[in-house]
Amino acid sequence: MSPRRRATQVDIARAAGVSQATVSLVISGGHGSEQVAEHTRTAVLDAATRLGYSVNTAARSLKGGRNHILGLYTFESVFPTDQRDFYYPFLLGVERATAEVGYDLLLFSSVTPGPRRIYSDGINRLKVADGCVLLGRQVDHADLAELVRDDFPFVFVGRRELPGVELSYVAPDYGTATRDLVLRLTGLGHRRLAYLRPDDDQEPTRDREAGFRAGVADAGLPDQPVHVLPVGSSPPVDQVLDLLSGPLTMLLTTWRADGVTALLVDPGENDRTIAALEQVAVRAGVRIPADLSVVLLGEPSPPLSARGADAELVSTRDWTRFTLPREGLGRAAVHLLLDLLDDGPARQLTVPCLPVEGDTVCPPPVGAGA
Amino acid sequence: MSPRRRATQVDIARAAGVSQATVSLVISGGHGSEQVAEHTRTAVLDAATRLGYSVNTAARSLKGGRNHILGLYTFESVFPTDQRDFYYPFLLGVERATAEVGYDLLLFSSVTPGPRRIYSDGINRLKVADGCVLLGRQVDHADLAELVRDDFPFVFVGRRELPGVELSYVAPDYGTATRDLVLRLTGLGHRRLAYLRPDDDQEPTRDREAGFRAGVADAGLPDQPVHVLPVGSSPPVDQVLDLLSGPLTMLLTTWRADGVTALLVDPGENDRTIAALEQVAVRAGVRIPADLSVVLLGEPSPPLSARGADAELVSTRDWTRFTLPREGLGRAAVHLLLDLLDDGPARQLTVPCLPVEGDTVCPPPVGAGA
DNA sequence: CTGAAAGCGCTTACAG
DNA sequence: CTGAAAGCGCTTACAG
Repeated sequence: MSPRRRATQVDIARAAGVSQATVSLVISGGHGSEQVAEHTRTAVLDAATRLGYSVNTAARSLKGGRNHILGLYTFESVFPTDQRDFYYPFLLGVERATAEVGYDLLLFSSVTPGPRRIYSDGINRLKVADGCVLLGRQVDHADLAELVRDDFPFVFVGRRELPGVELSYVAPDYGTATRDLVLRLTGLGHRRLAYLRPDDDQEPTRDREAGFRAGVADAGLPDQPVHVLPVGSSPPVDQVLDLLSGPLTMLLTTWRADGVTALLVDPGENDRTIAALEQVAVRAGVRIPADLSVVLLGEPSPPLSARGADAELVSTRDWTRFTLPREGLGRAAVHLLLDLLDDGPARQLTVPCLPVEGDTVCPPPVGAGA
Repeated sequence: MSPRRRATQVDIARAAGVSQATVSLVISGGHGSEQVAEHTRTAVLDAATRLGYSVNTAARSLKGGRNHILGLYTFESVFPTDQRDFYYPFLLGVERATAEVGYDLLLFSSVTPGPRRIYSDGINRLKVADGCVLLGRQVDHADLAELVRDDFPFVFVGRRELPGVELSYVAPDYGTATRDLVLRLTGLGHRRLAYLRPDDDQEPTRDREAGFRAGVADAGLPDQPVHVLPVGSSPPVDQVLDLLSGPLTMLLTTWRADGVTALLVDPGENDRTIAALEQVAVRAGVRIPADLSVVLLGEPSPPLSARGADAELVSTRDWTRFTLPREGLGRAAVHLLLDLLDDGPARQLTVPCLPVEGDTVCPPPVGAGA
């Protein structure tokens, strides 16, 4: 119980009869270590063991050295649990990859009131870590700009753009995944496709639409109609059906008149469009997929939060779709971050999405199409 | 893209026309801050904002200040996933509590070959954190002793003892939970109980047995038989049934002859005893609970890892039992750790276990008992 | 109320 | 191959 000070390199130096600088060379390993005589090395290491030495990482990182800590910052609170469930695969990927490369992981989860900001109180907590993986939708752009200005290494999960700066990120390859689904449909014989997307201007929305156009072109078809749902990405849950059923019913009529046999739906974020579409189709007597093949460009709303008034707007169909490789994205982010730490250039990686077979696609009805 | 150095307190001092020490007083808040003239304060804060200042936490913690980081160290690897599933509730509790108290959480998950040790290379990584929550069974006692010697604040999840030292831990209250189950059984009319425990000398095993004896005494019954299963806590899975069925069959016969109507089983760690007992009982024509009420003092083996040869040794019955408040233990550990950081004394907390109703208990058969 | 100064424990050129 | 020295950015007595 002696309140003995922790041993420092000075203590070791004294015990081993060398200078503190030499101790540092031995302890920190790396290049310097090789230039120390073997017997000196041994003496230092012995003394270190004897004294129960352990580096002070604060001092080390103060000198600009590495901490061997990666950070994970989430712009949205990771709690409560249903959010947590969404983020969990990302975390898992980040955790595993971090452990595999021999780093520890610092979860920046300390709660601050209001929207989460990196630089609260002008304090950038992230810098305890050597670099950081960033996650979340409601990104504070001022924070991001500040991080760039500070030259702090970070990698975003999901495509993010900042004018005039090249950010590093890993993002799902929505474009290719969407194009592949188009080709699957045309391969089944569909010749009239329609495309439905939310009314926002986010990167994922644009990427998917570009994939749709690419697929249509690859299939040798003329341009196909794209419809923007005249509703924001995330209307209040209890109003979604009211807001959507009118437009969707109208669209369904239009498509039928146009001979459309297949539909691709970009679900947007946290969206209930696909559930609403399912209900509207039932009412309109449109069978999926017999009359209309439907493909979902992402995940349906999670059934987890299905309760109360919301429960009716959860789809239980097994949509033909693709899913995000969330764990893979987390892993890829870590590896990209490591490159950055080794002074690699800023890079943008895409990771393939995973196709899900589902049962909402079949050949077009006989006699349909051009 | 100017490689501008991050602003330091010196820069602020220059900009605000004060000394760096004054900047420190203002920035670090606390007592000092109040003794600085209001206009000086303002000037410093303005300059700090203008320069985009953020404290260097490494420097701060080098001076012995707090990092506002708590660590979580697991002696066993948290991966692969089935282990992860076991530990997940602990992690969740630790994470939530840590976030709630305004700290960040450092997961010490960096992989080292061999059994996990804190002091690999004589380096104690834990000290980046202000304090640490420790988790896991295969504890390295040398590590623990070293931590104590270093006066590093830590809290164990689960009862741990180190000769001559008072460790801090939070542990499930096995004793009370077991006693309560005894009283439940005697309340139903049982008068002859038997107790079955694994052949180890661990704290949880002793705590439960003590709870059994206490319950028996509280119920006003004479001492009841305790049987030690002549098999280690975790025999190889493919041999468990062979090893257990003989002894269990014999015990079953003994109990029947003795008029035992209720059995309490300490499942030990990662144990398959309860599943083996279920099978043996079926073969011996003993119905649970009609002939014999059975209470499980903990969790049955997780059905998650049920595959191959192992599958037959997973019980699917809804045993009357108690479960560990894993999230609660994690939370309690964090709060205890915080007390320690505020120079609180080492403490040992127990957290109640949660009773699970189950359906393996009923009144004794008519005509049975003394 | 503010400043000068020491020092936390390390790493890293730079001499020798 | 080893040592002396500077300095990373802070906090904290201690003077004034």
